[in-house]
Amino acid sequence: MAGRLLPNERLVEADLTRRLGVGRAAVRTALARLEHEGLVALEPHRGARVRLVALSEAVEILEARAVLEGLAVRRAAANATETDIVDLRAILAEMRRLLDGGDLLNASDANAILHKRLLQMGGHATANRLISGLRSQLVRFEYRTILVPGRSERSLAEHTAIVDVVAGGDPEAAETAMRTHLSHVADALRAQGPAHD
Amino acid sequence: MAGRLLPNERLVEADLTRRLGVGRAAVRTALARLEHEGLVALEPHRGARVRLVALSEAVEILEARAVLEGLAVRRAAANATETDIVDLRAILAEMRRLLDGGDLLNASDANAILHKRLLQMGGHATANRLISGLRSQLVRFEYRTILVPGRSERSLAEHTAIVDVVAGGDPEAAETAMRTHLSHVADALRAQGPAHD
DNA sequence: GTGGACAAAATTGTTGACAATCCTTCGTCC
DNA sequence: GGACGAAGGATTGTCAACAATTTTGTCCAC
Repeated sequence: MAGRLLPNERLVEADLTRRLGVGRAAVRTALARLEHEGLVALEPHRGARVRLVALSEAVEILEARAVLEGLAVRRAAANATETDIVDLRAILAEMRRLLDGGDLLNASDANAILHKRLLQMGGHATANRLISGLRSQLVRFEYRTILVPGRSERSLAEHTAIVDVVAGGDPEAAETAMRTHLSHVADALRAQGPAHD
Repeated sequence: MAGRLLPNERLVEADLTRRLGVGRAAVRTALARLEHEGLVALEPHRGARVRLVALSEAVEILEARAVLEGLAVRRAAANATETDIVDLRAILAEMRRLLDGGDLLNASDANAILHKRLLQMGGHATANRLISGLRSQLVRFEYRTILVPGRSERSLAEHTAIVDVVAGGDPEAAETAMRTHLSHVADALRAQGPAHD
């Protein structure tokens, strides 16, 4: 996740044991878990390798996230209470402030917080579980789109639109807003990615 | 999956080792995997228990499946070749035949085959992976809806509608058809479930 | 110089034993 | 009679050693 390991780098259990100071069994279960999360490729009798998620795969994952978050935000729109709306607007204001200050990194984090809050409001346990599983595969691309010129402003506009329809209690419109938002993120990734990847 | 284990039954590693004739490490990794698939609850230092997916959870899972299969079938509609369409129609004809013969169980299996074929056509690796993960949690409910009066006929009609729009190459309509179909399955589950659960 | 057979090294898969933790039972005290 | 606490048993978590497998390196024939 920190990007300290190279793509396709071999992960030898004995090495990890030494580097991390834990037993081989622990390393083994961790690798199995990472395999499930799609961050490690695990071949029988041939060991573990760092798995690089390709850009095309990242786009696929974003598509899946789009429909799942659409489902979650649909319920969020139906469940939204007054205090929820206040929270969401506060996050938007914070994003506005960070953007004006040119702090793109923290703005991106606020972004993530907004999404998390919406998922929490939706209370769709299954969707939330699947989404958090997908997110781990996208870490490598997390801060990739913020450098696309004008993307931050459009992103804020899209998030504002989402919050507006959620506040309005319109599930249908909420799902649509979320899906268009994430499809734009995918577009930004596609547009900026190939040069770097 | 065979329903041989009771809900909340404890799964002691030593017992499983004896019953299955494999080492404890194997049992352990299997339990970790089943935990990820949502079939087993795994608490630290307290062991594993059979996890019963409640009806309400099954409905949630169906909702998630609905949006994901919607995504997949959207691409299936875009990719569909002539031979694909022929295959799909053949499966529909088989379902018609089985239904006329009163063979509800095999009709339900044909149902699953149709869905699988559509997913394969879509070629959305991420969506397919997530869906197959969800399916394992629904095995307990798989043959639950076929006994609802009139459900089989309506199900066939819905599947026919899906194949029609996929054949027509209309992604938007394909997604809609799939989502309405699976929401009807959820309705049937809700309607028939509470008495049995 | 290339390809195949064989041996050696490295690495994973598995087994068994030990330590840590939790639950149950029993005894004691209030 | 009930609450508290300690000992015992059962179970999970971890570690080290052994077996199985793959990969690498070497030798030899062509």
